[in-house]
Amino acid sequence: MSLTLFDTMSRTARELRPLDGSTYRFYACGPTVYGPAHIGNFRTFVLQDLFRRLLELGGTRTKHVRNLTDVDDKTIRVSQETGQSLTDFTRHWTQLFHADCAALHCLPPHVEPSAVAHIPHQVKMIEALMAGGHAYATADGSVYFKIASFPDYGRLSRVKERELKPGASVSDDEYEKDTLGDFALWKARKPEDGPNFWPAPWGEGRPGWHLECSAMIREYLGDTFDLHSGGVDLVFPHHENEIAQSECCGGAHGFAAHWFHITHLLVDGKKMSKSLGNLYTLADLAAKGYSPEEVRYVLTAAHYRGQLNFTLDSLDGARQALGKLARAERALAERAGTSTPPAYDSLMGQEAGPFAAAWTALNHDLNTAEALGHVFTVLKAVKPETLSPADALAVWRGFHLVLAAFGIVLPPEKAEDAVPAQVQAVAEARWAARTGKDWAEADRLRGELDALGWTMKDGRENYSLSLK
RNA sequence: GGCGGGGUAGCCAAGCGGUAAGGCAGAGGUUUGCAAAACCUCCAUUGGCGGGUUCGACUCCCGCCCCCGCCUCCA
Repeated sequence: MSLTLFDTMSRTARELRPLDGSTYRFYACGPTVYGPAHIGNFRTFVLQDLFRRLLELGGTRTKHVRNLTDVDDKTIRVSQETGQSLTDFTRHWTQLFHADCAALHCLPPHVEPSAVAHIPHQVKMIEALMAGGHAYATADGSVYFKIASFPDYGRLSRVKERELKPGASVSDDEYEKDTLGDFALWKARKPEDGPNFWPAPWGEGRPGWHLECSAMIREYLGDTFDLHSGGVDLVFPHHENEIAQSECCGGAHGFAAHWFHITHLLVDGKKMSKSLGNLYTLADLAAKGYSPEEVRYVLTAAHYRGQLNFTLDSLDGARQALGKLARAERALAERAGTSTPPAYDSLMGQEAGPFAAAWTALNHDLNTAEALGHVFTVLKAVKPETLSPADALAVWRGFHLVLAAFGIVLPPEKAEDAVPAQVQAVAEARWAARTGKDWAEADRLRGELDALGWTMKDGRENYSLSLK
């Protein structure tokens, strides 16, 4: 089974093979750590995680590099506003980002370099670009990349000469550029930067945003590597600029061999924005009672190149769907005589068995929606009680292969809520009444429990209590 | 305006030149003292609109309408 993925550069789905023959090396643009990441950000990170899982479960080793942007206009501005040092400020948001990633069951990248920790690498790269005639310094000590020096500029986004939309804003501090398309490699120190500046041959300042990725890719993946990824909005200008910088610097006409871009999600049919009040973080959704697992399910249930319309209703649907998957998993596990889910590593190379169609769909440009369809169809057809324990085990493992690829962690069987003694006593009394077929008393006591905030469900042999 | 992604049942969302997966919701049923849960069954003659190609199109071509994204530092 080989994994094929749509490539933004060639506009075709292409099979993925490690350039070096053994390890698939890829880079993902990470978050700017100046506030909580929202579910739109996480659609990208979760899909990148799913992509990596498919590679690994399919038997390919990976090297996953994802940066942390911890110096830019926003991090500097907001840290100043909150009176924190840039380091303390970004450390705080980085920790929260990591916690969210963990909650969403995203595998941590193998390397997670930060921009601030790689200033010298960036300075060195700028020097090389200036030496090659690809960059120029301005009077204020900023340095710009000269796009005219790179004939291939625009190859990824397919626009040779971008025309500015009438009325598009051009920030004031960029007036010294030769042409509008030139972008900052180094931004000269400004008073409002406070203590956040670094020395450089052409003057104090800080690196431009695009440069950090190029510099860190070079450091950890080399001039040519397997794949680069991010949200669609990064195609232009960010990735276009990275290509320009890196190819003019490394000489290689390669950079990323494959480009993987994830489409933005919509919330209630519209773009997320604070003003519309539809910008959700994991914490926002947790406050509404939704789990990270439910969020991940919604994020992965649609194809990554389509616009996913995220709604609270879809989270409710995810809860039902996950419950259905969990019941099926338990039935299979019970028949197979096992209970502990297989370890991720143990599933690498696992046969999908009856879930082969789902596995194939996933490997065909990450068609998660089709894959889920197959999963439910198979689950409906499989009757655990008719299988031998050995067969059930094989089916169960195939099922877990697909679950592991999705990064789905099934909800546990509903844990009993801690029941207060008083409630317990009423429940016992009702159970006794019910057993004695005193329906009136049983119903009265159910009402009493209800008033106490508890719901009692009758089973054949026993009952269960849950908080309303 | 340029470039790109879409318009499929109440909602979400796939495949496919050969006659519409799947999930949620909904309806009916089994079970249950009742209830809940669970399980089973049903649920788009129709795919934004108008043409065309074809034995046959939701799927290909042409035109139009609408939605969404990017267009200089937003995943």
